This record gives sequence, structure tokens and C-alpha cells, in this order.
Amino acid sequence: MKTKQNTLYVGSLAKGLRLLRAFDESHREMSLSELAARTGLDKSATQRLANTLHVEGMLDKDPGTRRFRPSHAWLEMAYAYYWSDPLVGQAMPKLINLSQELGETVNLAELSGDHIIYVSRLPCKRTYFAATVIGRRLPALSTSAGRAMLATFPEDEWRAAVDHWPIKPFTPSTTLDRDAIRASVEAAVHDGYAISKGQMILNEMAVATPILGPDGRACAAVQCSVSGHTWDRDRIAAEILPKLQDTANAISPSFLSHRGA
Amino acid sequence: MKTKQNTLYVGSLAKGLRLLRAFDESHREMSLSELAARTGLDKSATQRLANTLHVEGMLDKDPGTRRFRPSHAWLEMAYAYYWSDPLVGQAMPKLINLSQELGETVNLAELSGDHIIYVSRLPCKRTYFAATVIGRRLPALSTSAGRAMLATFPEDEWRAAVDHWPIKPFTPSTTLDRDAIRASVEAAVHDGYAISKGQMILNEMAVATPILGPDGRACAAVQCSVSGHTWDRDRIAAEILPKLQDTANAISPSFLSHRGA
DNA sequence: GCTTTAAGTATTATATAATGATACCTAATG
DNA sequence: CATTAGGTATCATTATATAATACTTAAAGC
Repeated sequence: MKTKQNTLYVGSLAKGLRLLRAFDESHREMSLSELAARTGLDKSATQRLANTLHVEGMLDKDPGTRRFRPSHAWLEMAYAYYWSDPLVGQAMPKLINLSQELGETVNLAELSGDHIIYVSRLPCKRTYFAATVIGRRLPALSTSAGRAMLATFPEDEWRAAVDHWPIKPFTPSTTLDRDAIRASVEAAVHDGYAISKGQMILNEMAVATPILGPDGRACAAVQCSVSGHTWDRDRIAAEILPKLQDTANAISPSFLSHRGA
Repeated sequence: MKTKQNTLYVGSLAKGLRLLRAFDESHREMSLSELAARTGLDKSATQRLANTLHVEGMLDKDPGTRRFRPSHAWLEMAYAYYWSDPLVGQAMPKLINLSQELGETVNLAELSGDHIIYVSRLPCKRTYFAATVIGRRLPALSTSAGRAMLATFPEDEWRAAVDHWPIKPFTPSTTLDRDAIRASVEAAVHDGYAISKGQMILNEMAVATPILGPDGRACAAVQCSVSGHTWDRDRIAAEILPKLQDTANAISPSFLSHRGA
């Protein structure tokens, strides 16, 4: 185990975090050996760390199956996050209003490296479970929110992003062609908003408008998801966009601390 | 530092978790020395652990102020939690329907020791920020959801809970009298639902119906919050309750694994 | 129903990796 | 400009995490 050679780096803590991060949508609960296999830690280490996490209330353990799973503490962490993010408090009441006015699903997304992360979701229609859950990370280039945010960056910066940020297919209609994505961001630069179709879910359409920080760079985006069966670009631009933009503008914070590198 | 004398307990990991848990609604970002003071760890330990958490992406660090705060990873943990909790997937579409039908705020709460924790929230009206955020823990006895769940337990068990579980005042009208709480749970045993008023927010009313596990014990509750200015008990019972109960019944799972101790 | 195998649990000697004291640096404050 | 608090870096010491191994339990195969 080549731990980072730094006396300010506590390997045991890092390994414990490895265990926590081993859980995701396709690893919902794990046995000791599954955890060991997935994290690459040996049996003993996994045992010790998992036990510690269990004792400390971070992992629940089914007494019957002896399998571990995330505890309620994981939700409490989201709670603490929300209070620490100045944008959420600003945005929440306005997002609620918006979703009520539109009667459609409204999301708040932030940029997290080259991905976006859904920070708040207000689902109004039945959808896939994944579309209702906060904390989901998606490649920024494949989302209307990501493109709308990128479009507020200096041109060389967003062009570099379009060239290099990751993409991966989610549906048969996910755009994998960077030229097409570039065109989409160009449009967003011009229009001040982005519309996408079928990127994450077949026939789902999304509109997003950036929330601008004091420097003019987007720090987040308000996004609205609708069904492609009942909506088209024109109707979205006419009926959804104005309210979406008002909301995003109303949220844009005066002072906003920058997230550390 | 008296660490628990067990070779299966990794102290460094536990201390790292202490740092994470130091953040809450009134500690949204902290400097190194604040963290040290709050966790009771010495300066060096705090430095090493916080640095590790930063390197591992669990804490953001403002380059200017050098203050730490929860990172987006905290939301990703909530994401993983949601997938691991079988109830949420079951409940989500039904909760969305309910909130749309009622036009009022709908919550899903689970029991977490002697507290309830809000697992899902679908706010429809402007409220206090705290009322819109998932992961919030509240004393079970002070909430309609907690009382509705308790009422499904064997009598000796819920009576013991009423006598011993913690209570604390949130508003001037929070019920601190255990006799009054006992009467409320008794009513819930009889009615199959609980209504409370002004427990957490002045003049806010809440109704809750239990979601029953296969053993007849509630594992969660569906709850609806409304304004006490426009609603009273009778109207809630007449207009909200039926749909609330249908929803809770529809969610009740066939197989539900029990959360580990 | 017995054997085999896999998974979880417990113990221990060993040395690595965490520790905390201290010294250094930086930037506020008076 | 002096003072001080807070953040950062270094290092000798040994406590603490480690990984091998043995033990226990439960499931799978015959």
C-alpha cells in the first residue's frame, strides 16, 4: 500500500473514506469480503475499518446477513452541507415558487469539477428514481445546466472544456460528438440559456439558465426537466424560459465565496 | 485521548469522523483552530486529519480564509444513501403524486433511535429553510410522524418511549408535558394517524400516517405540513388524511430488511 | 446428514505510520 | 512597527495500526 508520503496525511482515515465511497447506486449494501474486494484493502483492514465505521454509526450492519450499508448519518451529512452552502438558502424559496408556477420538475445544479451535481430537486412528475435524488453527478457537457454554466466562462476556457471534459453515453441519443456540444454551448453563449434533449433519459428535455456570481461566472444553474412528448423547444422558450430566467437572476448572490480547490 | 481498547477500532478514522460531524447548522465553516476547539483534538491532530479530509475531497478549503467546509462529496453520500434505502425508491413516485394532489408539503420520515429523520421532502409552499432540508433529525416525541410510528408499537414499548425519549422546546408551544404526549399517542393508536400543532414552527400543523413493515411495526411515516392559519383538525382529517393514508398504505413494503443496531 | 468451503470473527507479535511538541511563517490588530 | 494569533512544517518517539493466522459460524455440495 503506497500511502502518500506526507506526515500530514493520515492513511487510516483515507482508507476509511475509501470504504464509504465504495457504496453507490449499484453497491447498496456489501458484505465484509465484497467491501474488501471493492476497495482493494485486505480482509483485516476492511474488518477494522468497517467495524470502526459501524461503531461510530456511519455504517449500519444487518444482524442477520452481516452486510453493511449507509446509515442515516449519511443524510445528516447532506443536512450539514445544505447549511454550509450559501446558495441553497438563497435559492430554495424561489425554486419552490418556480416549481409551483410551472408545475414541472425544477432542479438546482452546481459545478463540481467537470461534472454538475444536483443540489436540490423538486420533482413534480413521476420520473426515474435517479432523476429525483440529490447528490447525483453527471458530466457537465452532457447536461443543459453544465452547458449553460460553461457558456458564462471566458471563451478559451469553455472551448478547452468542450474539448477535454469527459462524456459518456447514457442513452442512445446522448451527444458524444464534441462539435455538436460546442455548437450547443455557442448557442448558450448567444442566448443565455441551454436546451438539451434526451441526454440522460430518452425523450426528456431540459432547459437551464445560469446563476451568475459577482464575477459574471456561473456558479450554479436552475434547470427544468420536461417530457419531450408534450414539449418542444419553442414552447419551452415561450412558456418556461421567462420564469426560469427570472428565478435564476433573483438567486444570483451578491457575495459568494469561492469553493476551495 | 482514551481510545476504545479494541484492536478492531481504528482511532484515527474515528477522529476524522469527529471532524466531519463537527459541522452542522450553526457551524457551517470552520478554521483549523475552531475545528480543534470544537472536536477537542489538539492542533496537530486537527491539522493532519483536516488536511487528509481536504486531500481526499471531503472538505473544501477556502484559499483566502483557509476555512474548511463540507464539500460536494457530502451530497454524494446522500445519493448513495438513497439507493441503499429500499423504502425511498418505493415511496418516491407515490409521494410526488400525493404532493401534487394535495398542493401541500409532503415529507417522508424514518425512525432513527429516539429521533425521526426526514428522508425525503417535497416542499410546495415557502417555509423556513430547515423545513425544506433532508437529513434533519427531530425528537420523535415532538413530531406527528414520530407519534404516528410509536403508536404502532406494542403498548409497553411506546409507553416507555413516551416516558424516556428526549424532548426539547423548539417553539413556545412545543409540548413538554409527557402526559399530553401520551394522550396524543393514545389518540394515534386509536385513529391510526397523528396530528400535531406548533411543535417545530409556530402555527404549523402536521399530519402523519405510519408506513407499516411486515411485522406491523411502523418503519417510517408519511407526513404533511400545513399552515395553522388556513387549516384546522377537522378539515385536515377530511381533506388530507384519506389521500395520506392511501399513500402510506401503498408504500408499505412486503419485504423490508431491518436496520442494524 | 455429513463434508467441504467460504465468510465472518478474534488474537497477537511486529514495525510502520500516527503522534504531539516545537519551531517557523504569515497576516491581522492595536 | 510591534505584537499576537492562527496556520504550516518538521521530527524523534512509541503508541497504534497492521497483516498473518487461527478460530467460529454458516452456507453449499454430495
